[in-house]
Amino acid sequence: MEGFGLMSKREGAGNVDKFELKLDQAARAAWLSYVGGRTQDEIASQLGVSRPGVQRLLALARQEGLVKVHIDHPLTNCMVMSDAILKRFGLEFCDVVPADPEAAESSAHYLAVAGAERLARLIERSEPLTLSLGTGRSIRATVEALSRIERPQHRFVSLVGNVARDGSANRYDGVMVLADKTGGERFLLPAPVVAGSVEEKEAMLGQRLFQAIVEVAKDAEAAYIGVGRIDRQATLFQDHFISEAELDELLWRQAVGELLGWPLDRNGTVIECSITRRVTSLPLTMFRDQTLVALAGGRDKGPAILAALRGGWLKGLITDESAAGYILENEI
Amino acid sequence: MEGFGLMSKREGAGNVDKFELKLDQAARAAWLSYVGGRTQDEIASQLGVSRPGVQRLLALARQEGLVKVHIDHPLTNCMVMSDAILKRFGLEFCDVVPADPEAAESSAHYLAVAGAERLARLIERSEPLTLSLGTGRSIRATVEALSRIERPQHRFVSLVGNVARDGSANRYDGVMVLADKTGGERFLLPAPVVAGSVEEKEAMLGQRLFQAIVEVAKDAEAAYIGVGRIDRQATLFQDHFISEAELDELLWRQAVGELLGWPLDRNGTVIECSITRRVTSLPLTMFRDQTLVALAGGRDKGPAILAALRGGWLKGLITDESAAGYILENEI
DNA sequence: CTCGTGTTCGATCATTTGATCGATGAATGA
DNA sequence: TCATTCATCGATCAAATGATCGAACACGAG
Repeated sequence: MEGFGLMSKREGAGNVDKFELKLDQAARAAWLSYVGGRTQDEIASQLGVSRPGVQRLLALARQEGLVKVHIDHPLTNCMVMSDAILKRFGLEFCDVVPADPEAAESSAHYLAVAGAERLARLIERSEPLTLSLGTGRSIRATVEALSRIERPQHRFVSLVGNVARDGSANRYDGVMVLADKTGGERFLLPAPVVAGSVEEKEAMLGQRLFQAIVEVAKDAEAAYIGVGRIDRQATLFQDHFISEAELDELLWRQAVGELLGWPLDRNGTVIECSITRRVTSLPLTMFRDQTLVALAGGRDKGPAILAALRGGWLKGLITDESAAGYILENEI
Repeated sequence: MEGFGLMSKREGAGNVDKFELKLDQAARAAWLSYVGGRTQDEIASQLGVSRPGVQRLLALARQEGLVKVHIDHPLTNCMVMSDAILKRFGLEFCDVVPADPEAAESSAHYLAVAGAERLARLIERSEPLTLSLGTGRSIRATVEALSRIERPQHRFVSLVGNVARDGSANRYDGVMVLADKTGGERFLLPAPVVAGSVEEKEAMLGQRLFQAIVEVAKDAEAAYIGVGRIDRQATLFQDHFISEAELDELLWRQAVGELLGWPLDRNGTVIECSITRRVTSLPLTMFRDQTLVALAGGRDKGPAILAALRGGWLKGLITDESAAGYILENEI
């Protein structure tokens, strides 16, 4: 809307001159306002124009890029990236925590604290809340970073089966911890992430208990989940939720990441394959009208996070500088 | 209330840590506000604090110097110097025009335009105005830069005798031009700047005409005057208002400048000497409750302007970058 | 354990800022 | 020369900001 009037001026010598004079005034006004901290009324009387005139000069100065603001703090970079990602993928929020180049550990901790902060804002309210959680180290660390608070009216649902193929329980489920800390109700999916066969999956989905839990999850306002890589370091594989052959199949089909066990290609589309047909997690499309928040960091997770963003699955992202850097390098 | 989970980080130095966290938040708030252009309400909900909380964060960020503002324009330097001089000498205003290193001429022109702008602000108004003027190239150029405006109700008085020792009229008197341009009344001092003898001065001061003009000058709201150097290039000397011997006496007494013909030492004190006793101009003390404005530029005039400032004679100054530079280098 | 002290927080109000709209004045073309 | 159009300017109002004040909280001493 603004600014186009300026460029359309005929390029006579007189006009340029006049414009230059205006810029001079604008620079003076900007200096007095931003550096000198004067009020617009003072500037008006000092420059001999009306207050709205000063207003216009300041607007001009900003528009012409005369005013450069720099925040002298390490977090500046994080804010820049956070904002860029927010805008690029239309998120509701995006937190980027600093990545300490010295200690990779601390970055994970920052991530947990940032996640805990967001979670705390939800949980602290007293109206009953239904919240669903994925699994993973990040989610687990996040709920552990939360402090104890009495909220027995809340309900927490696990979105991912917490039984591995070999029968062991999921080490990284956050629902138990969260329910312990708040006194809220807990709902766990009594199933493996990936069923042994399509029939097994069908059987589980048919169970009344399973259905009941799905109903609770549909009620959830927000879902906090991790983002999984698909490679030999993938948690899904390392913790025996899928076999080596299944991993190879995913790699062959160019999966780069997974959300709740659903493999994504680099554009964030869920890959149809033998594994997909056996995943017991709730379908991603269920979250279209929920606040789905991903929590993951580290440059290695970059491709996976980027895929999740491209798919448009997420409403919120909590990540670190390394991953944010990867995302922006590869998407802009 | 907010962020209750975060402070629970156990660390050795609890206080420092807390402050660091606050600075982090402050940096985030500052970035969102100054760079992102977000409103404080948005920032408040984004950071999970109340709006007054954001207020405090922003105040902290500014106080800790996290926020650096730079105005990307040649005039920035002028504004910085203008402000410094204004504050140091308690002026009501101080305009510093840029000195083009290429063309020394243009600087003089800028000065005239800046002076004309100030003058125009006074003259524009319709209530009757009494204004007094000194002499000098700068003053003359300034009134010439003014545009024509019908103000017959105004009165303009010359503060300096406009007759040289040899009987010729002062070339640089602005009153005639100004009166012509506005149609206002004109009052000239029918006297040389420096009388031939004390007796001659006394005789002139006794004249009824002279007295009448002094009365008008006392009515003036503002006085615009030049600043004279005291050296072999001094206008006072070059235009034969004083003789070479008199110039030597002034130099010997360490005069560095003059206002209205009154010689000043480097601290701005009027020098008592044979010349002072014969100066017919109105005494400087008369301007204590008027707006005395000096108009002069060029590094060579620096010492003279600085003396005038140190003497506390001025309420306003219009100068250029070179002179302002000299002043600040030698006074701070 | 209780009181005093100092600090911090959020509700409220005054000031400042940004935006809209009608009026005024200058440039353009008939 | 006059009418038309466009840009610019300042009055007015809504929004945002900064500041003050009382209350709550934590901490330390008695």
